[in-house]
Amino acid sequence: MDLSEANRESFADLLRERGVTPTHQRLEIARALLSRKQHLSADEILGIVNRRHAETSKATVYNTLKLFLDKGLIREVIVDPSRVFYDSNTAPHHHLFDMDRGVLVDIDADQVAVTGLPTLPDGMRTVGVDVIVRVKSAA
Amino acid sequence: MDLSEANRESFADLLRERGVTPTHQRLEIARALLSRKQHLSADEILGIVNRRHAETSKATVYNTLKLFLDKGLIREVIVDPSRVFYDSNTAPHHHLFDMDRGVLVDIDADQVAVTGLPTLPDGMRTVGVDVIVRVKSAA
DNA sequence: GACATAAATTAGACAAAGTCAAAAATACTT
DNA sequence: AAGTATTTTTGACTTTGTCTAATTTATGTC
Repeated sequence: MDLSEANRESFADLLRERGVTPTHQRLEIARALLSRKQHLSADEILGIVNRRHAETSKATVYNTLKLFLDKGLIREVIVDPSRVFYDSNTAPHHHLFDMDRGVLVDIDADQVAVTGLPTLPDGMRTVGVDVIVRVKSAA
Repeated sequence: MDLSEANRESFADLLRERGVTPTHQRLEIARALLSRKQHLSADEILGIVNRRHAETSKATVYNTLKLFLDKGLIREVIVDPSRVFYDSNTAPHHHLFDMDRGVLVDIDADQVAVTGLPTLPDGMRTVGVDVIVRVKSAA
């Protein structure tokens, strides 16, 4: 899904498809995060959305991210103890985390195989299998 | 390394081996965390160490955990956005995270293989490859 | 349009995890 | 014992995220 060229109307359609009422704030957040594959923190999103005029509150950003997450529009990435990244790429993939710069890079899941995982405890279901490659500058 | 039977003196030796001066507080923290394979948050460790009498401050717990981490005595596990787990198991292994209960379970790395990871960007070295299986109750 | 109702947003207080700097205590050296 | 280096403490502070009650906005009905 590449929506770089997308206008507000296509985002509105996308939200409606998922059963989300497309409000002004939600469209702004969608445009900030979903326009391309990227990893942004809640704070960064808040900053982008309010860059010109303050339009959206912190609470709405958190509410909306939770909603988008729920509707499968975004993914959460937990790699940095200090903040959660929201990932506009919902296709199956893993992550490379540059610990020096705090930057995430996607690793396509097609290439990667994880084998030998134990069978789950009874009554449990797998929500996801995350592979995180942590890297630092070699220096 | 199973130190369930270990007394303070063996922890002191362990710390000295790693170039860490074994102070009273550090020994208490070592005893709380390193006695068996487990995953504890900083706050839990603070609680254990001060269960009887308050002896150790929050700052010292954080300082000491950072020091232990640096000396390879423990590992950090980043799976829960709300807190870091400190892992007394330093052998290669992965994690299963019960999202309902917030509990971690080790997965021995011997069985597991991760193949097909891309080659690293130049000048980068891998610090670690973490596999996290997130599970929830099937209900 | 006017009204009632539901849904979404807001401000701002709050909580929890973790950091930091300066002072105080402890240990080490001579 | 005195002096220096190391460790610990206190308490203020920052950041991320949550919560609640009030307000705003949208929706449907007459």
